[in-house]
Formats: sequence, C-alpha cells, structure tokens
Amino acid sequence: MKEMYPKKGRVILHVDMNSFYASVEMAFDPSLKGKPLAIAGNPKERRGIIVTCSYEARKYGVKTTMPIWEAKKLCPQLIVMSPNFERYRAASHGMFDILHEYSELVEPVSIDEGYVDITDSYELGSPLEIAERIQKQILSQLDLPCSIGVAPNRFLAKMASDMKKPLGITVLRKRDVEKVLWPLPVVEMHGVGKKTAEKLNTIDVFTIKDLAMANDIQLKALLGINGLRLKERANGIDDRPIDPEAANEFKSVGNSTTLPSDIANQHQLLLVLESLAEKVAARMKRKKVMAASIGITIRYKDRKTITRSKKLLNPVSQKEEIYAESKQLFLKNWNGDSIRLLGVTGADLIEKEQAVKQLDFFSYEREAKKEPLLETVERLRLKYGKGIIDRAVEKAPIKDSKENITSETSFSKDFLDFFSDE
DNA sequence: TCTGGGGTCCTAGGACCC
DNA sequence: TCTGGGGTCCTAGGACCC
Repeated sequence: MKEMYPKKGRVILHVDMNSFYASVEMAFDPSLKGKPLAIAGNPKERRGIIVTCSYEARKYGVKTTMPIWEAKKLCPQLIVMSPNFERYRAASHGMFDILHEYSELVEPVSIDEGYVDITDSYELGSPLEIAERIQKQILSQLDLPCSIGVAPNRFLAKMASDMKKPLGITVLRKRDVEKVLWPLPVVEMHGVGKKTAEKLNTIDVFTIKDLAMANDIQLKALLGINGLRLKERANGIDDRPIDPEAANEFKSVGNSTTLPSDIANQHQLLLVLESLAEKVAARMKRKKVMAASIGITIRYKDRKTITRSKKLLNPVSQKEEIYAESKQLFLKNWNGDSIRLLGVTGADLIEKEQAVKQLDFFSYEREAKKEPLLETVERLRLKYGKGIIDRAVEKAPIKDSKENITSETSFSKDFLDFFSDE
C-alpha cells in the first residue's frame, strides 16, 4: 500500500557499519586490530579486487574496488584475506537483533546497513540518546564500530550517517539542509552516480543546491521521473516509509563468476554454466522459491556485457531445468568470442508454499556432526565468533545457562536463514 | 598489468490486444 | 483508400548501490 499522506514528524536512523568485513575479522581475531587489512574477492586468482579494507589500510590509499596488486604496491605489508560470508551474516544478524530492541520498524538495506524508524520509541530516550545507546551496544556486544545518521527521513539519515566515520553520530535536521548539504557536489548525493552527475552538469547543475533549484521541465526531460525525485531529496523531502518486509521480498537469485582466464571453448563454458545453475538451484531451494524466468549474463573479454532472459511457462527450481534453460539461452546468443564472465539468474520468484517445519538450528548442527550438545555450542562459537553465538543462546526460549539448551531449543527463522545460505 | 559479485529500479521499443 | 489511441507484457540495457 502506498502512503496516502506524507508522514510528519518522523525520526529515522540510518545505521551503517564501518568497513564491515574488515571489522568482523578484527572482532574475530583481535591480533588483526590496528593493522592494514583488506578483504578481497579471490585473492589467489588474478583480477581479485579489494572489497573492504580497514582504516589503517586506507591511510596508504587503499580503496574499495582497487585490484589487489595495486593495493599491495601502495601498502606492501597489507594483509589480504578472502571473505568469510557466514561470519559476516552472523555478525549482521547480531546487529539487526540489537536494532530490533529499539523499534519494530527495522528495514535492512544490505548486510551492513539498515534504517530504523524510532518515531514511537520516545520512551527509550531522545533520538540522540537512542543512537548513542545503539552504537555503544553494537560496539560492546559485537566489538563492531558503526556510524549513525539521525534525521526526519531516509534520505537525510543516509546522508548523515556518511558524514562521520568511523563511530560517528550525525544529526541532520531539515533546517540544516541548506548549510550542510547544498554546498556539496551533486555526485555526493545518494542516488546520483557519475553518469547522472555528468548529465546534470549539462544543464548547469553542479552542487546539491543547483539541483534543489533546478527547472522541473528540464530535469524531467533529462532524467525522467527520477530527476524530479532527486530534486525533492535535494530539498530535504523524502516520504518513503521504513518497510520491515522489504528485505524479505527478494526478486532474483543469481550467481556469476569471472573465469580464471578468458575462454572460448564451448565445452568448458558449458561446464561453468552448469555449476552456476547448480549454485542458483541450491540457493533457491534454501530460500524456498521457484523461478518463472531464467537469465544469463555473458561478459566478453573486451568487457562488453550482454544479458538474455526468458520467461517460462512453468516455474523451475531443479538444477537440471535451470541448466537446460541457461544452456539454450547461451547457445542461441553466444557469438563465439572469448568470454571473461558468465552468470545465471533466476527471477520472477514464486514462494514454494509448503509450510516448512522450522528447523532447530542446534539439533540440525548436531545431527550433521553426531556430537554432544556442549561441543556443538563450542564449535559454533569458534566458527561464528563467541559474541554472536552467546547472544543467540541468550535469546533462546530456554534461558539462563547453556546447560539448559536442549534439542528443543530453537531460533527464529531469520536466524536460520542467515546461516543456511551458501 | 586494469576493473568482483550480489542485487534493485527504470526506460524504451516491439508485440499484441481492444 | 493508408493508419487513432490506450493499455499490458516481454526483453535488453543502463544506472546505481553495497
């Protein structure tokens, strides 16, 4: 349902974890603290890039998306690790758990950031006090730093959380917009990237103030409906509600991979496609959805990228079906050139409506390993980190001591989902 | 020795229908 | 006797974000 009236007098927080993957690794292994650390996709293979890096690494000029070899050149002592997504998902869950203690209206945006509507949480303190408590709690319980923006809407909260890092809290009221936001280059705005900024420059819009005062007709001609929306934001206006359901309604599941070298051999390419289809099928299965359309991505060695997709008569979920559709699309559209990247995506997802019995996380883990309960707890602590598992144990229906955990002990579906992907 | 992998939303053109 | 106008669905690509 669309909001019929703009909400008034809201208080929105945007919580943004600081260099999240690197911080999680440091919380997990404190000997990494204070060192230049980078998390990179396939650090062993060529073409690996920096996904996140610690503030110590940033001092040397190391940045996100930089190729590893370049980062090493800037900072030879850089520690490069591969990502541990399970660990990050567990930490992320711990973080959102804490946010839920302050309001039911929590909307995750990604693994490391989310919005909280604390309009009705006034009995917990002033907005600034709540932000401070959240930041302290995330730091003390999870050993993770975050920055928080406090504002009357999403856009301003997002812009605010970006202003002080790490461990910052920034209040951005509507009356601050002229002084704080307007002088910034328009490309600094959330939602305005390089291309849009270049387009805006052609109509003499260079700062956020220029955008706020730009001509509606010109904006609409240049950027369509999005131009008018951006202008509203530049004026500090944003009525989008915080929607706790938004994150559950994912719309596609895809896997892609950059090949170790550019390949033009059909047999090899089909093997890659098959393994991608298998991964997509596995993830769809865990998320209990079927796909009513299948798409592929081909990136050639000159980086030219095409996508091809097809709507199906019947939704699919088996890896054989997904592979068969992908293969058809591939053979029909591949021009024979060397390929750098292949991807398979399932979209138009449909819920598989079998009410699946809620798995008990611990007994599931125990069954897999056939071990005594306390060993399971110890093992999970090592795997995910002590803080995360102890929080989970604390939240279990049977409380007080870990001796009381039984095979009946269960956790929320969300919690399980975080651990069950991949 | 160059640029990963996971997504979302929007637009534009063609097919098709009334 | 020469071509209206509105609407939806599908596909491909672009822009953006983390």
